[in-house]
Amino acid sequence: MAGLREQRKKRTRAAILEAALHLFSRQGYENTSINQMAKAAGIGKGTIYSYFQSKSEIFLAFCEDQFVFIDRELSEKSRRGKPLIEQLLTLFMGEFQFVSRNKEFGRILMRETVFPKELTVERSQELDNKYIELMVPLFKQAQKRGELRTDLELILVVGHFYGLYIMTVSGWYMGRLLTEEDVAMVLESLFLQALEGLSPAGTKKAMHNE
Amino acid sequence: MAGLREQRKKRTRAAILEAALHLFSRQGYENTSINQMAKAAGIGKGTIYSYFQSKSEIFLAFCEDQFVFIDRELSEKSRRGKPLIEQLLTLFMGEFQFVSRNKEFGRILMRETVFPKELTVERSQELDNKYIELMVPLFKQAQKRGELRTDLELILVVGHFYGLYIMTVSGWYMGRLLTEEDVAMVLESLFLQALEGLSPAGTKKAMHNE
DNA sequence: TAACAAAGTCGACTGCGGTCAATTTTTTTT
DNA sequence: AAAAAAAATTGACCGCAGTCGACTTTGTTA
Repeated sequence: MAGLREQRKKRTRAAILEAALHLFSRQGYENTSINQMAKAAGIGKGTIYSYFQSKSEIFLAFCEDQFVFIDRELSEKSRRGKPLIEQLLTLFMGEFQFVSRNKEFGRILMRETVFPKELTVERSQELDNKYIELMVPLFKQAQKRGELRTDLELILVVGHFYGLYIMTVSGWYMGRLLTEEDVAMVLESLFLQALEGLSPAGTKKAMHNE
Repeated sequence: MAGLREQRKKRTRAAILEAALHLFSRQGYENTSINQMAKAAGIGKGTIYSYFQSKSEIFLAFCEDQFVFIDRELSEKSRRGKPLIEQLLTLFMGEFQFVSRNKEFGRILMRETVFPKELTVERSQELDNKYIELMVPLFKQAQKRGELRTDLELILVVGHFYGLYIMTVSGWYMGRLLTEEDVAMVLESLFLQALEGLSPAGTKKAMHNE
């Protein structure tokens, strides 16, 4: 009895997400109106706005779930001592598959997480933090194996690879990369560039070290 | 007489852009309605849509102009034999200043150019191409000076640095980077990482070369 | 220059996301 | 159990972006 209210709220929230998931996957995000979702969830339009701040938030809500799930799963799978670059490719390509499964979904997700509005900044930061938590261990292991410099701020390393991932996804949205293979190839090339360095061999930390 | 129609169209188009520029800078993008712009330009609402496909297109139209202008100017200024990294920082920080001058403008621009909708893909590609044209010469010169590997596809190098730039701008929108100095510092760190490589010294092309 | 075609213009209209004052439902107090 | 307070729900309502068929202007043909 303590949480009668709470329980109802949870059920309503779940009902909204379920209705949304159903409608989104049947007719896409843009073609689904808040009213439709409300009707499908058996509630009034206004009620939705006491559970979510905006339409895109509804979408992001289960995007994030699925996203984090994928990441967890992939990172488990790729944890066993493979080279860093393979681990990263597995991780990011898994994510890309989720994005590319529905271009429209993915675009909103990427736009909202990479360039968030003030309203959704917090949400995006949360997602971002999960990312960092996820990747930092990978990098630490790679450092132990001698695959990664130890004099770097790991958060910048995360940013580096994530930036290259965003760039690649952008290339896909721009129509420069058409197939999943294209994306995988470019991503790998960029990652290799990052690891090997863009300046000619020997130019680099030699300056500092020798 | 041949181009009476054409002339009028040009004037109307210019009038729309002028009205838009005025209204946008006075009350922001979101708070300016198509109707307002139409009124200010002395034409009907529907007419606007025979000149531009959507509201955001109007915005992008003069964004691009200004953008390319800035880039041209900056690349001139930074062309004189400075190290590659300085040239790149000058270029991207100039661009960031344009973006950060109005956060809201910038967000739309970034969203639309990095993750374009089918409708605006062409426009984004054009902008992208101008970018490439702009940066490739910088890289070629850097290669001559021995600052950049010569075994790379330059378009991937452009992508690499642009990806890092996007990542940094994202950090600003996410509230992780607060001042222009923060942005400049992170951008420089990432660029250095890219040039020096993330793997430990010697690991890199040594494998191939030695 | 009269008749016709083509290009350009228009604003009433549609459906949307989001708001809010009024109302209903639940919890707390007496 | 009644009254009062708090929380949750609602749909009419707002201003908006974008559409469309009716209309006007320009160019062409005979």
